[in-house]
This record gives sequence, structure tokens and C-alpha cells, in this order.
Amino acid sequence: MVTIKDVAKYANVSIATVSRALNKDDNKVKPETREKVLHAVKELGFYPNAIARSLHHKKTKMIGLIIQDISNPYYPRIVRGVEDAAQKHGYTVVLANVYRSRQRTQNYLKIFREKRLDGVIICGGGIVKNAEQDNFFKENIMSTVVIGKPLVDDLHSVQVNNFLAAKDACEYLINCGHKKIVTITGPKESTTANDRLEGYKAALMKYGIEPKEEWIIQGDFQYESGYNAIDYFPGIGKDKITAVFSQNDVMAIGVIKALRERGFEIPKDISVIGFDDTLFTASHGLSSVAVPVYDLGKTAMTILADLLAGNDVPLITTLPTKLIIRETC
Amino acid sequence: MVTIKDVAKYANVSIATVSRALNKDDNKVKPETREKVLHAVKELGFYPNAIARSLHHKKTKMIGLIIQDISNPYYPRIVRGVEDAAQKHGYTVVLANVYRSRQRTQNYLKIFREKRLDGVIICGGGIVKNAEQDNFFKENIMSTVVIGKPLVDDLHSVQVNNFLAAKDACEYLINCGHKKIVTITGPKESTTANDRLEGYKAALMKYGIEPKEEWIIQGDFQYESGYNAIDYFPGIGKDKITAVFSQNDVMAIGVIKALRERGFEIPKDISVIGFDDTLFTASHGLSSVAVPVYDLGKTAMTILADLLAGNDVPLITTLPTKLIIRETC
DNA sequence: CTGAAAGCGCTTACAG
DNA sequence: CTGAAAGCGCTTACAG
Repeated sequence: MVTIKDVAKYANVSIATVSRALNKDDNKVKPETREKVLHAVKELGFYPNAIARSLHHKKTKMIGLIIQDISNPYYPRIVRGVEDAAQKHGYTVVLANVYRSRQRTQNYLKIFREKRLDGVIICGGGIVKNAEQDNFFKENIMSTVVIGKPLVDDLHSVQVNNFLAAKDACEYLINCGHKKIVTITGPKESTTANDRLEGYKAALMKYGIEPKEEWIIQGDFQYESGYNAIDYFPGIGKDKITAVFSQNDVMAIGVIKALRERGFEIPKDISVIGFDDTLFTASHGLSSVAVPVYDLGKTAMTILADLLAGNDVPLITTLPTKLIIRETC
Repeated sequence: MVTIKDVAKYANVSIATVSRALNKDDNKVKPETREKVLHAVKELGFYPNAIARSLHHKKTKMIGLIIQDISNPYYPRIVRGVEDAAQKHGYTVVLANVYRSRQRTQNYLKIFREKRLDGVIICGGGIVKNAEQDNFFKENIMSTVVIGKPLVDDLHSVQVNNFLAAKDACEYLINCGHKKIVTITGPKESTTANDRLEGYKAALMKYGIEPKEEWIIQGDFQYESGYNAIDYFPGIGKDKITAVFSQNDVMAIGVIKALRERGFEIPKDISVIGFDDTLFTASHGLSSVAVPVYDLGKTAMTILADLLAGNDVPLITTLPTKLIIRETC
């Protein structure tokens, strides 16, 4: 591997000069000298060692991105948003799927710290309150931006108002004449799921409908839990249940599949509304609450870059959602 | 940031000793001394600087993963496979979406080189033959594994036999009685798409059917191109077209949507078969050729780790596909 | 078993 | 405008 020394020798200058010639902003080097250096660089195929540079600058120009599971269609666009913005600001992203495991999260946080990443973006329920992680963030070892609700105070975040969005969606159903509405929830630890659940309840209450225990069906944001939810429905039909508010799309697609297999027509027999509006909801004709996932990612990265540049950034940034009505309700 | 020096001072030993105590494999350090060091480490919250370590070892324990577009459902599981295997082998992955852009690919390759990543996995059509990239691989600057068909010789790869898989799928259609089959292709530069196209042709020819020009509809692996493909169909019905072989699922879901909107029933009026068997094909009841994407990723990373460990690895590893018949044909 | 020293490949204050 | 030198935070051969 060719080093700065080789270039210096080849160009007949000191390594200090090579360094200066390469860091453009520094115009304290004679044009001819720079030419010589640039020529040597090309000739030898020199690629400056970013590791050595990092050691000096104490910056790696890399950030970590912690997500729960890239194969959940909610995440890819977030990743894209983060990466596009990262690229724009000169950062490179290290990806970490933690599958909601505290262990894996901790492990990656440790690796990120050792590798001296400049910052980290944490997506969703990763940050379970817990001594060691708490320390990690409290000590402010790494600039951090959370996508979603941070469980640790003082962390910057970009969010969506899940409570209101869920409430709106459910109110829409109620205004369509539905009075008995089931909801399929996300995992218990998820604050996102929790907010959506509260929004559901609030909508019902607003219209004087008492949300029954049996209407709240525990899901986990996975397809199967939507598909199986039907087994827990307290019956389907005018006097039973006429609509389902699925707290994400994947589960909504699951219920729809199960519903159709049992001969129910949608929305004739029962309405379904999802959440997230991820890829393919359109092809399923699924009504859903659109979450601007790409922008969540992009904004999070932009905020992180700002933070790293020493700029002031508001603690919470909220992005708007949008109810999209298609064919399932 | 606390350094090895601080730990040494705190523990009253030299930094060499701290280093030795921390690199467990080195048992040339007295147990009591190690205790002292470990205590200091905990007390001070010391996290060894991997950057400094890398500078010495000339290894970063990071690999780059170049994919075309994470929001295409084909990729997330590959990424997962790569990351899981990477984690197992002690590597961390840097993600790069290049959107089939040669420019972006080149740019990332440069960054990877400067950051001294240990290796790189390239997914799909990224490697367009081209002087500079050619050099990159020829000079063997970074260990490389390609998922798909490498356009540069001598590169390790893990693949699937797209030709055979496509041929099998089309033969299946023919054996079901179809004689007039349309195919929707991927982008022209994609070798994957090309192999699938050849497989399609071969199947038809084998049964004495001459594949007509008009049966081959140019797509680009995106939903829209599937949805719009119908406009180029030479008519639908017994004497026109009775089946479509879509070269990926996303486009298949697009055609199905378009077909249904125009009142056609599937598979009664027309059969559809996709390729890849990515997420949600099941919920659409789409028949498809299952590509073991997770395993492609996992295997690629395993091979890369082997390469980096100096082991011998066969140049090409081929993984099996599987035709999965569901409701659309 | 432990320490002093050299080295990894850069950058930058300090002289000149 | 340019060079010699110190320093970033580690690891490891070399002595002892």
C-alpha cells in the first residue's frame, strides 16, 4: 500500500508538503509544487489513509444507524433517507440490525464507541431504559438522534405524532359509521405502538364509545400476528365488529389475507385501515396512515450533521403524517 | 476521552502492560496486574480506540456492502444475511446504496479504499466494466465477493442459476398448456435480467415455440414498469397471450394490479409468475421463483471472511432456487 | 512478567 | 512557501 512517504520521495518534497498539497483548503503551497505532488499521487495510485487521518482529527466521518430489522418494510426507506443525507454531508453509514434485542443494541453501541463513530441514529424502540445505555447517552459520548420517542431525556429526536395520527384514522372510521372497531397492536415495549393504541382509545371515547378489552388484540408488527389476529376477533358483522385498525401495514395485509380466506369481503363486510403506508400498500389497495419515512431518515441525519457541526438544533422535530384512503375502508 | 495512558497511570503500570492485559490471548501478564488494569479500565470507563489499533494492524474489521437500492424488497434480506454473518465473524458493515449509478459506485469504492475497509461485497449490476473500477479489482486492493455475476474475471462470487430457474418456470407454464407467454424484463445492463430472458427463450424454443419480439417487454425491475407493461401486451386471451413471466416480483405485482383493474381474472384469464419470492409475494398469492436471498448474503460474507482469513475458497458458489406455485398460475 | 521505544500514516504548530 | 518534529492512541519486538 503506497503511503504519503512514497509520494514525498517520488515528488522530492517532504511529507508535510504532500499533506498540504492534498488538503486543498490550504493554499500555502506553491502551484508548481502542488502539481508535482498531484502527479506523484496519480502516478503511484495513492489513496490517503483515512484511518491515520482520523487518529489525528478525532473524527471518523462515519455514523452508526441502529434499526430493528431491515427486512421490515418500514425501515429501508429510512435507511435510504439517512444514507442520502449522510452522503451529502460527507458521512458514511454503518448499519446495525438489532432485532429489538437489548443485548445486540448494547453490543453495537460498544463497537460504535470503540470505532469512534462520530454519531449515531437510533431508530425506534431500541433504547430501552437501562443503566449502561443510559450512561452511554448521559455521558454524551456520541452525538445521538433518535427516530421516534427517546426513552432517555435530552436526546434529539425526529418524530411523528402517532397519537394524533391514530386518533384521526379511527375518527375517520367512526365517521364512516363504524362503532365496533378492533385494533391490532404492536409489541408492548414499543412506544410507537403505545401511542397508536392511545390514539385509538381517544377517538372512541370522544364519540362516547367505550373501548372493550376484547377489541384490543396484541400483535407484534409482524405479518403473522396480523394473519392470526382474526382468531381473537369477537365475531364479524353488524352487531360484532365492522372495522379493524391495524397499527401497521404488514399486520393489516395479514388480516386482509385471513379475512378473504374466510370469505369476507373488504370493505363490504369489514373495513381495514393500516399504518405506515410502506411499499406495496398501494398494490393492496390498503388505506393507511402515511408516515414520511424517507424524510424521517433524512431529517435525522441532517440534524445529526448539524449537531456534529456544533449548530443548535431544536430538541424535537415533528413531521406530519397523512391519512390515505384507498379501497379497504 | 480516556486513553490507554490514563489507564496506565491509574493502574500504576506502563501502557504496554495495559495493552497486554486487555488483549486476552496474551497471557504473559501476572494475574494481579491484570486485575489492577481491569479495575482501572472499569473505573475510568475506558474504551480502546479501534482507530489506533487499526492503524497498527492494518485491519479495520469493517467491510463495505454495495447494493443498488435498499428500498427494493430484494435487498433487505441480503443485507440481513450479510450482517448476521459479519457479526459472527467480528466484522461491521458499511452500507452503500448506489442506485445503479456508476458514479456513486466509484465514489463509494474510493471512500472504502481510503477508509481501509478490509473487504467489499458487491450486489448485482454494480460492476460495470470500466477502466478505473477494473483497476480497483485487478490490483486486488480489497478482497471482493460479488453476489451475482461478476463482470470482472477472477472475482469470487455467489450466484443463483438465473438461466435455469427462468427456464424451469417457463417450462412449467408451458406444461400447464400456455403457448403464448409474455415476459417483462429487467434493465438492459443487468446480467441477471439477461440470464432470465435467455432462460425464457430457451424454454419456449425447447417446445418449438418461437419467442416473438412483441412478447418481450422491457421493464426495469420497478413496480411501475410492471403496472404499465400491460399497455404493450399484444392482447389478452386464448389466441393472444395467456401467461406472463415477470422477471421479478415487484413488476409481477404491478401487472396483476393493472390486469385486475381492467377486469381480468387471475389465473382464469391469464397466469402470472414472478421471480425472487421476496416479502409479500405470499400475501399476494403470487407464484414465483424463490431466490435464497438471505443465504446469498450470508454466504457472500462467509466467503469474504474466509478470504480475509487467507483460506482457499472456490471462485463460484451456486445456491439453489425453487419454483413456488401459489394462486396466480 | 514488565517497561522503554519504535512504528503505524497522517496533520499541523513551529521555525526558517 | 517548505521541512523537521511532535503527536494522535495503540501494539509489539527487544531488553532486562
